[in-house]
Amino acid sequence: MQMADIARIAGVSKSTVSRALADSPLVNDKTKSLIRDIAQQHGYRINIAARNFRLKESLTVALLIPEADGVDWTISDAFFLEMTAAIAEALDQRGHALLLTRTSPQSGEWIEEFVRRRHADGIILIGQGSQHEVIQNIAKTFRGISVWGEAIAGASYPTVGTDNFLGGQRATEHLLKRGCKRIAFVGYEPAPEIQARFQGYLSAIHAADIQHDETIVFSAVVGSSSANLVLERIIDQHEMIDGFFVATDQQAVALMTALQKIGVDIPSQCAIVGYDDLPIARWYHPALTTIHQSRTLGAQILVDNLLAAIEGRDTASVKLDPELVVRESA
Amino acid sequence: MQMADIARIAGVSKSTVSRALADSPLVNDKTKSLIRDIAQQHGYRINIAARNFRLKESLTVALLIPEADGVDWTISDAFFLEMTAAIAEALDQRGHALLLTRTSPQSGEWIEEFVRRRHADGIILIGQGSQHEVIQNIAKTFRGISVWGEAIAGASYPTVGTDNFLGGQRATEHLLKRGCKRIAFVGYEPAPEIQARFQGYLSAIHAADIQHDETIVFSAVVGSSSANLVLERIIDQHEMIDGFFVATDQQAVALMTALQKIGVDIPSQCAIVGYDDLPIARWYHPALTTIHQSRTLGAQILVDNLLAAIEGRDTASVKLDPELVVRESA
DNA sequence: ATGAAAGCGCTAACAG
DNA sequence: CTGTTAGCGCTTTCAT
Repeated sequence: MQMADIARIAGVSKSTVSRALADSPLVNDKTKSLIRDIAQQHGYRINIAARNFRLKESLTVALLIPEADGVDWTISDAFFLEMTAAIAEALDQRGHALLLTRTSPQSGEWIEEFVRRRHADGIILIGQGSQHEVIQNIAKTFRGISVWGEAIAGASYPTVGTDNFLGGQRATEHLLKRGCKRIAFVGYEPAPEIQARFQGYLSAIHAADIQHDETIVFSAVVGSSSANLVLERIIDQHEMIDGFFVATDQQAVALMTALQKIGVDIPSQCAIVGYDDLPIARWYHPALTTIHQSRTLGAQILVDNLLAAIEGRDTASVKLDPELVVRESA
Repeated sequence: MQMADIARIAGVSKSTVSRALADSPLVNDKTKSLIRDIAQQHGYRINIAARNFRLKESLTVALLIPEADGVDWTISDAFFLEMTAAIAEALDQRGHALLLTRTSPQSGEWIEEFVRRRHADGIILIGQGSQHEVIQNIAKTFRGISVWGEAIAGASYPTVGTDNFLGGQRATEHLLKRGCKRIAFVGYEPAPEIQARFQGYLSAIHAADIQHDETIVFSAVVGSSSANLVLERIIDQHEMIDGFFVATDQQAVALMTALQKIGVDIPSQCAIVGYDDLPIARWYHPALTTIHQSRTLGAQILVDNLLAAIEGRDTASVKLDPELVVRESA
């Protein structure tokens, strides 16, 4: 069953059917509803592949998943997964579909694959990782890019994310206000968004006239083998620490568990603040005080930016307000 | 830049280029490498949309996400998310992409959308939910369906999943072995996979000569508003319960937190066994004893089954072994 | 307001 | 082994 069939049945031409189904004003209302009824009755569905081919568009957006290389984000990262869900929903509301694809970020060719092959109209990245240069380069010739992450000055692609500096600052200030004197930072600072959170931490520490102590800054990668080593180092030194700002909830929870296992009480002996506000933060015992990142709103903007970029409209990088959610852990 | 251009540059015909790029044995090796070099140099990428259109295939598989209706699974379900990641990976290894799409399961038209529109070559469902009949019906005319869930007798579509009955049995037996006398069940039994776990629970209870007590069977839906009510009911009655078999880790963790908040010690006062073995199960304090479902293996089989079905090869429903992972909670 | 015809970029008979 | 040719199912000028 295809357009020609419907056309024959309706006694009109393919063109008219095409127009009627696309709700073109060129078609008489009566003809239009006649055609639609027939299409309906016969269960006709337009062939999307043919349409996409003809129109050179796919109504599909690719979410690129950096391959796990021990340093960048991976798909098993809880925040990534949550964000993916929100994006799928936002795209769906706008009639687009989400293509999940793994790529090797190091190659630099990853995006071109999609652009040139026209497999997707645009691309969404979660966290630019260490790939800012590459993305920047590609953004010069391809506009269909939208990134969740840290707004980097001079970037030629739009980003959406919480204000990571401010978030780090607020988290640390909260710890300070609670009376913590020796606050450790845990997080993988090479990633731009984490680096910004770290800078926020530093700024709060300094504002409180506390000397920055490098020995209680722990660089940790979620899920990597080095993470356990870092955890051990932290356990060794935990007695000289009374507060932790951990750059992601996932790491915060892992840390809390490790501390609880050696009998440290949270928050009385050690206060903890995370970042992301994953569902687990609310469920964990004690519930985790953290910085909320609105995934729903973020996804909406991410998608709106992308669709605007594809259509050549203006886009704007936005920094969402990082909201401190006070629970039990600090 | 398209095939015709490469053909002109190489001084051959489009067909030869097409064949060379597809590695057809019909083409002379020298011509083949000449063409490939030229394509490479000019950064030529084949137009996937045109290819898919012509071939009537998309190398894309849709993962249908039942819309949240308060009863079925939703995309925010942690196991769903984990499974999605595993499937994306398995598909990628086989050169296919994953399309994430939301649908209203109640409509019954959801699958047809994809089949007829040829947006995807096949469909993967996670949990048949209450839609067995619908799926069954569609499977009669469309073979590209693969389901993660409970194997239903007489189903004409392949399913993959752990042996839920056995899993429920093992979980309950473990509780029994620990000395629990009053074991409650928590889970949404209308879903076939949960129902099977429930049956396994019943079977273990009966084998231990314990009378089944309906008042300690709690029907709960993750994330729904009724979940909190159920939790309250459980809290009210917790003193008469010394063990819980909770049908999903996510619910188990929520339950543990609720119990911990009112000062119940796990596992001394109350033992808990979950199902799924989500990452959180290992991290939580106390670490959750649970039934492991191999997502990686499951995803592989799910995808292999689907690809086999699409190509008309044989498929087989498989029940994976539900492995009891003993941790601290029981 | 409708139709005829061209063509998107590719693959696959069919013919050499 | 390689080229010629004919579409895949749709949208869109350009006519009428």
